[in-house]
Amino acid sequence: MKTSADVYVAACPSRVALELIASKWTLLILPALAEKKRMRNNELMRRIGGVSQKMLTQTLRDLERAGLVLRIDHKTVPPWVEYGLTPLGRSLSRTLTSLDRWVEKHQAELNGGAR
Amino acid sequence: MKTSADVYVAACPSRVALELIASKWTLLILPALAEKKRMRNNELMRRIGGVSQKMLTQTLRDLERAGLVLRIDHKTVPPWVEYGLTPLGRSLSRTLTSLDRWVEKHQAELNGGAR
DNA sequence: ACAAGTACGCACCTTTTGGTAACTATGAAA
DNA sequence: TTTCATAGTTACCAAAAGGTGCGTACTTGT
Repeated sequence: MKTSADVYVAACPSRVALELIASKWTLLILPALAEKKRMRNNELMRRIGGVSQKMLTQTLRDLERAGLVLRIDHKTVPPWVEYGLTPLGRSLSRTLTSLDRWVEKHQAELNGGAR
Repeated sequence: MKTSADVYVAACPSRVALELIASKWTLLILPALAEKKRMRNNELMRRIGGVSQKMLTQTLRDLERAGLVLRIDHKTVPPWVEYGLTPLGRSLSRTLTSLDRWVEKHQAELNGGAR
């Protein structure tokens, strides 16, 4: 079903981009990748913590499609795949990192999200 | 069902905060509120566009509970309710606004989120 | 012969998100 | 007396997000 909101969003490309970026995983993955030039799947999992293999892969693919993340597959067995940021991704990661840092710094002042 | 990810998140308060902030609506509402000291429900709806009454109210309540948004109910009929930012909200909105601006500026370089 | 290691893809299922529509309150105006 | 306005709330429903478990490929070490 197509709602009026869909029509609006379709007419406004930045909304599509915003939804990609406004994801918990994107907000964690990009800053994580910014810490090192290249990182493997395993390492990303450990750094981020709490992310499932499925979501990590899925988000990385979305980011790759968007042109923010680079995927380097060495085509070996066992698999050796590295991820890095494109220049665009590096640019965005600067803003996201500052957002992450804000959250870390002010989390104590925020009342817990308990409903 | 409680998964291992839940346990992790519970142990890490900044994750809870991040999930509140990593919402499409939060990313739009806070910067919108930053443009004016006080704003009414109707005006927010128009400024943001594409948000339903339900989601707007719900997100505003979450943000209020977190201490980012101020809700001033004049208790009149018809209702007159205004929203504004707390100092903490104003502080966060600066980072979010810069994120919004990044998206606007670079949306053309981003490949559409089409799957 | 067999297990380990890596980065997945897929199927199945539950939970969360979010939309729509209908309902609420109440004083003022027509 | 009926209508309007505003800012909700609620119930119901569809869609999307996201978890778990299983299968896969192939090489190297035991």
